[in-house]
Amino acid sequence: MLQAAVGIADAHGLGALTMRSLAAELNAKPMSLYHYIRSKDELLDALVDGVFAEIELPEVGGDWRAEVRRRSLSARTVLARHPWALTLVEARTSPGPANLRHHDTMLGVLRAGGFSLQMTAHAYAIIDAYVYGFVLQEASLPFDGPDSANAVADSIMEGFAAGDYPHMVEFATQHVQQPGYHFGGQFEFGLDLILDGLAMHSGATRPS
Amino acid sequence: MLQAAVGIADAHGLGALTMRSLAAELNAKPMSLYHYIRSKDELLDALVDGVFAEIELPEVGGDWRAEVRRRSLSARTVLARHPWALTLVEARTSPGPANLRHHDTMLGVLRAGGFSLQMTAHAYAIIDAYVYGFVLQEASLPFDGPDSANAVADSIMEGFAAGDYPHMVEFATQHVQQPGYHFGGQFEFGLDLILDGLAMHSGATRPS
DNA sequence: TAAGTAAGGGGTACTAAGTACGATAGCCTT
DNA sequence: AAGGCTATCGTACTTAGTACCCCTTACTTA
Repeated sequence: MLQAAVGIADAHGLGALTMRSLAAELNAKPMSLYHYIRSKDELLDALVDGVFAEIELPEVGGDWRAEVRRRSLSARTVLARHPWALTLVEARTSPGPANLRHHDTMLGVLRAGGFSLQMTAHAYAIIDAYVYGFVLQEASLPFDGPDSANAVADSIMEGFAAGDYPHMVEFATQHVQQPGYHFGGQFEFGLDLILDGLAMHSGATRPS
Repeated sequence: MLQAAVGIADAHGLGALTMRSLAAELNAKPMSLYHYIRSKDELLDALVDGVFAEIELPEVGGDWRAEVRRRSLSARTVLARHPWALTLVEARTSPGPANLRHHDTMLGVLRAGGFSLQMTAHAYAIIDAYVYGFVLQEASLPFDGPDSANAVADSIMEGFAAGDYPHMVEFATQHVQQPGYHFGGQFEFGLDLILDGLAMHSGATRPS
């Protein structure tokens, strides 16, 4: 059931995931689903936790920078694959077991890496803010690939006076619309910048 | 009308903002609203743009670091005041005028600060990822103030074996539950860390 | 002054979606 | 065979968005 629900949300968006559509996907009737979940909210909670379970866990005791980097890349990949998950996170209150396991492991990695409690809090907040925020930006981009960017930019610009948004025009024509542009490629740059900054505050490691 | 809608969403959550509740707030009937908007989607678009309009614009030509810092603090404040806005951003495709103005100005500030187009892209992506992500984390925290943190932590921990999440227990008892803890206070630390990192890549400024 | 007109406001009703309630059918245990 | 458990389902109520069409008011124009 969870698989089917994730499939619908991935393919057609969270809005298309209704009890009725899910039931149809499973060749069942809507009310049959309620033998497995108490409410749709509970289903959504389970979906979020399932997404967290997909993220690679770092290893406590390894090189904190490498471990955090690996799990952050994984988190970004997983969340980009299920863009609806972030929308749900905000509304859900009680974290599931995979979510808790994840948090616990990350805290362990940072602590073992020599961060004080205070710095662990800072580091974790920054890293996850960046990962979540980046995925959120990716998800809200009005275009999917490099190709559709042009059309979108054009359609936005039309209807405004030519000089209204000079910097956006420059940015769009000189950068975004250049061959090879890909928003997602910027993720690692920012991640490394943050990890560099954090390394200066860890008790054990210097930035390279 | 927009004011009333924002008021409902702020006070009772986005879920409480229905055409019917909005009409009631305005002492009108649901269908009357459709003389001013074409659909609820259009209303939500307008709300998002209204939130963006609340954010302080940076000044092009000023010290990029100070300007970006000021607008980022403002963005975080505004978005925290309207936590539902981020949820909407993901679903909306076409940015409104305030949103475009905002982006254009930020790009201008960074360009004037000596960043190359490539670095401007990187910088803007990192900064906004951080701001959005931080607000998202704040919004999804299951507690509002320092006081309720204890109760929440306890209720999460019960039902799990004592040793299941050792690092979270340490973190909760030794850090989160200490007097004076406030998640939001970490925002500036991360922002400055990022700005420091970016300053090393700007053409004109050295990190202090 | 009388008639026309457009804009604001609303009544009714259809559709989609979550889900409460209770019935049914197959199967298993004693 | 009788009782009970489990999965499934049919019916129907509720909330929410909104299509369709009517009414009132105020202003315009002859």
